[in-house]
Amino acid sequence: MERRLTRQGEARKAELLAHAARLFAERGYQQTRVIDIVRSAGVAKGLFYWYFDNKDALFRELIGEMRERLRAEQTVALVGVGSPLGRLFAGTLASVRFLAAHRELYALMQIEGQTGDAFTDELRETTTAHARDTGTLIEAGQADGTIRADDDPTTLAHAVLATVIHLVYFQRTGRVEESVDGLATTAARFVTHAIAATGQDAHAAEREAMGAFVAMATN
Amino acid sequence: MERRLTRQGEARKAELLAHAARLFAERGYQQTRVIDIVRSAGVAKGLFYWYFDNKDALFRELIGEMRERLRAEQTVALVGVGSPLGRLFAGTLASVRFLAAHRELYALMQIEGQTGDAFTDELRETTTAHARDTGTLIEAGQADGTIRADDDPTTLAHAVLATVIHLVYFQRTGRVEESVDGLATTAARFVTHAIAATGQDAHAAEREAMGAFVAMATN
Amino acid sequence: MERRLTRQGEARKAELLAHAARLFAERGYQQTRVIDIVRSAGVAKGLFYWYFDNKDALFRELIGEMRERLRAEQTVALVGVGSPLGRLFAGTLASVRFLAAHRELYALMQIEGQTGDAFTDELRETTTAHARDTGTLIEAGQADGTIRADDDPTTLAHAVLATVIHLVYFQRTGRVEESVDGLATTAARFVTHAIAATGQDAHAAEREAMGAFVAMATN
Amino acid sequence: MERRLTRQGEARKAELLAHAARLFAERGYQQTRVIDIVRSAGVAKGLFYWYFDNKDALFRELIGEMRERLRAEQTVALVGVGSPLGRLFAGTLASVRFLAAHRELYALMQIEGQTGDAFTDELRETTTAHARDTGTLIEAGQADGTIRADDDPTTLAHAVLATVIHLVYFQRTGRVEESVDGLATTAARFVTHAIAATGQDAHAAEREAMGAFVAMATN
DNA sequence: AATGAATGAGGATTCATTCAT
DNA sequence: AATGAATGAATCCTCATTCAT
Repeated sequence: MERRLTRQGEARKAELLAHAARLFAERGYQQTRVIDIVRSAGVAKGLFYWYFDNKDALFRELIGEMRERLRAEQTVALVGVGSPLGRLFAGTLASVRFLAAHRELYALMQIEGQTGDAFTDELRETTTAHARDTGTLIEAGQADGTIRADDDPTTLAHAVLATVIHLVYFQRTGRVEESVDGLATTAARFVTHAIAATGQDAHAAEREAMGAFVAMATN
Repeated sequence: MERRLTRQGEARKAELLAHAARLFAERGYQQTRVIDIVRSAGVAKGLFYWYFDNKDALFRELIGEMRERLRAEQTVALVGVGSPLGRLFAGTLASVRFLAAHRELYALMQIEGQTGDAFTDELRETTTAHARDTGTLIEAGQADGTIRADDDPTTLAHAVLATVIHLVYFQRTGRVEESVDGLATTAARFVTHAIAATGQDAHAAEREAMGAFVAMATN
Repeated sequence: MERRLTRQGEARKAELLAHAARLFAERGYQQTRVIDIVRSAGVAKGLFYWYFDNKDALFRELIGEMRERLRAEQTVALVGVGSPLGRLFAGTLASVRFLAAHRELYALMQIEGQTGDAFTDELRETTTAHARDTGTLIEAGQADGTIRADDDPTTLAHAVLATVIHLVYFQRTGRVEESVDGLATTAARFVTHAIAATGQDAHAAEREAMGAFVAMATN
Repeated sequence: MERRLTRQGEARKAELLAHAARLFAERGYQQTRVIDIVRSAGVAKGLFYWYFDNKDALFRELIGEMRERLRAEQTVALVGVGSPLGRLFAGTLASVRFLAAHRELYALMQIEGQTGDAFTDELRETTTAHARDTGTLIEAGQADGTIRADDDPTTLAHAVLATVIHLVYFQRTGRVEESVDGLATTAARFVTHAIAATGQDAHAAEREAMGAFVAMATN
């Protein structure tokens, strides 16, 4: 594809992406038909294929965008937070808030689990990158003694991710009734305590992360 | 439906369920066609509808069976384990092992997230019941001071479930390479540390649970 | 087929025919599945094919039976009625009563109209024979001047039949609310007046037919 | 549905309706598959569902159209005909001609008799409305003494309809060999004589109706 | 005779994608 | 860019009939 678009074209494309995102969030990927998207956007069916090669491509684009935004938010959230546990806490807070705000990402879960076609593989990249970063963080913590070293860092990193992703999913589907902020805090405490080394004060990490958050917010 | 079946009929039905389970585990619910199931079982298409009202009904039956088995395994796993943290540890061990052995349950994740039709609601019951039980356990621990009381028990219960479910899912999809036993232990430690009250020795819970497990196994 | 049946076998077959008749009356031929019939009779599906070659064959048998009964009742109804108009009146009375009592015959209408396969052709025989008889009657009336001779006897015969068949059908489907007796009388008057020659007293035919009916009934 | 169609779309839809009508006339509703219709029209299967929600919906639309046309033709046929018997005669002539020209309506008979689902109920409306009109006419005739008052007007109206509908059906299925015009005249005479009061000259009605018909035709 | 199981040819409908204008 | 129309593979489910015991 790689079509050169006018300013108006860009706007139309963004519109379609936004409508698709909303529908994916509500019903999931497979349950959202192309016609639902174009109807929601108020355009004709054929136009969809002017902007996207196919349904997969749109989803890929949506996910790609999310990936970049998430990374950006993570970066911001970690500014001024030094300790591994503090960074984990702050990163988890940011992740929960991000996922809650981008519920269309839940559609990823429906796709990620499928057979290893190219589509799936590419989509997994979002999760993979995040797991990699978290794993690095955990290794650092294990090195300086603030994080339990009795478990494999990669597995722990995935456990952290698992908690965050699925907890937001539980909220999304109405099984957990709590504000996003409450959920984020609970999740962050949960994972921090989960991996902190014995004798470590997990609360210190919370204070550090929250301090940085406030500092950032008041700037 | 409610058909009275002969011994042969029961066997054939079980066969279909088994083939369906395998396919659901491999590809997911939606990606498995009725014809895949019958072909896999080596019977004609129509026979499927002799045993099941439709695809949904088969899945419901599969899930119902799993629900009962999981509950039974949980019960066994908790025998002789008294403390809330110990029970949580033991229960988590059992859950991970169970989920890893019944990968078709991942198909639930694809369905659970959909819009609230009757089908979905019923399927969620498995998760709901598990969350309820875990929540009760956590409340007991909060009451006797062994579990952190600074977070909502229902949310914590869902965090525990989230970790378990999605971590096994990560393994299933090849993102975590570890033996089921290793994964189970890591997960159990993770959630136990995550909710243990400050100053509590999470390792004690592990020893208690493992002791009971060994005791049971050597019986 | 032509199977030699035991007494018990005959009874079972009659049972199946009766259940089929009821269901055909309620829903029509195509809307009644073989399984509905056997379920209604409380036997296994396979048994159906022990007694009948197929669904068509059962229907044929049902219709054949009806044909004979109708003819018998017509014969009885016409005893002692001499004039063509009187015989028409009496025959119509008997027909309406017969059709109303054998609502499964309505299923014929669904079939008769189909493409000219062997099945259809054979089933039409019931109507054809009746039309032939009525035509003969009308010709006699035209010959002796009691029936209008300005229309073709075959067409008139079919008009008579049409009235009877479809009027009962209207009643069966709830569009005419009237007792069977009322309906029969109205229908008989209708067709008698419809074909009586000018100046003929149609009421005389009614009196003749009713007289014979009473005479027969009081025997 | 309620789709806004282009001129081309309207034409294609009309085409599908026409092909469906022909096939329904030939084989009946149930015996006509969606694929028969589209093949007959030379388009792909999916296109059917672009224009109609389903097979039922197409039939409903077909019947609705017929209903309006029939009513329009009746109105025209009754222009300048004053007496109830004359109107009955003229209306019957028009009905027979209309039914003979729209043989797809016979498919209604196959459907009308089924269990009272919404589909059936709506389809019966055509017959119901016609019966209502005829009933009103008959009541008028009974009031002015030109129509027999010894039978219920609603039942008589249905008898008239029954004759017309089923007589055309007999012709359609090859049991009556006569031209449409001959059939129409015979049917009209039949029903007029059938309900005319004693001493009434049914031929006068015929002359009145035919006179109006000729007058209209020569305009 | 009787049963439950098994077969497989349909038939309706859905929906991503392509096309002509 | 945009539209409405068109395509056809895919998929679920039905049901008359046959089969093995």
